[in-house]
Amino acid sequence: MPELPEVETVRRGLEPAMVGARFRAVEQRRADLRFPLPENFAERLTGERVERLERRAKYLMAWLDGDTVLAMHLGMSGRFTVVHSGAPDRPGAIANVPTGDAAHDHIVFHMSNGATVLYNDVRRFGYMDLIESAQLPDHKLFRDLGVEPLGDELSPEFLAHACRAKQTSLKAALLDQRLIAGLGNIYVCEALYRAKLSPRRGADSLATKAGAPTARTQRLVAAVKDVLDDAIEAGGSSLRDYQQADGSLGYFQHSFAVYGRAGLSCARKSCRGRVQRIVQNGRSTFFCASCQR
DNA sequence: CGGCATACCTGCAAGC
DNA sequence: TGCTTGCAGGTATGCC
Repeated sequence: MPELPEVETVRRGLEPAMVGARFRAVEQRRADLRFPLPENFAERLTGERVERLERRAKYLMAWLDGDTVLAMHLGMSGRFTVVHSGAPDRPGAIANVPTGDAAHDHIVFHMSNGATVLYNDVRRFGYMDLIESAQLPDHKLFRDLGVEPLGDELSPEFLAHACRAKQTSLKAALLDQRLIAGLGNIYVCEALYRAKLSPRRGADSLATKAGAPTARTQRLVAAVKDVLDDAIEAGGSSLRDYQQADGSLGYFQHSFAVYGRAGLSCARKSCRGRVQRIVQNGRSTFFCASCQR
């Protein structure tokens, strides 16, 4: 499930277990996830202290003392679970319950503060690497990433300019990590719905008018930010409950306006349309053709 | 180069 | 019930 809001929710959940602590031991139960893990992965992590845990696009970035970054991507099915809290005496501390799916617990971090962090990934589309911070700008996976959607860089001016000559749909343009980094299939559908824009519209229809971004473009940028903000807020409020329950950090079932709702009536009271599912670039798109133009 | 299909891997639900 | 098929929110890769 992880798109930007879920990754941000996981980041916040992992922070108390990892930041400030050292890797006391690291269990690496297989040689690869999506890619081979780096040579001596466990050995290189052991003894390192986590300075801070950041998010870039859909990546979690643990900055280590030695100027190295542990980059983690959850792929499609990656999950973190904190089994032992780093702060067991705190009210509402994380319960000590395993995931129940040990077969896919591929990586285990044993932290110096007593926290144990499991990385579970059924499909193994996830990814971890150790990158020297100086190499980060040139790293294959990071050098082409576009702007953070929640930052000031994503403005109507930016989006209009980035899309001005695009020969593809608005849907595909918003999913392109080289333009905006962190949106995935769900939130692109949801943002287009909020902005009342058809996913089939050409991306170049966001072009500026007389040098200024159109109202349509402003609406879309606002919708992108709003939908992500709302999902993060919902994730944050669910996180506390989730941690108390079983330590899972992740995602809970958000309620979506269009995603996964093919055949149901449009959520807009003023609209009598139905949500439909189409396929664009091999991915499902959900939208209401009557209010999304 | 841009745009697109394909592949990676496993589990699950739907359909026959 | 059991088997097959299609589908899944990720991105790297290669082809045109």
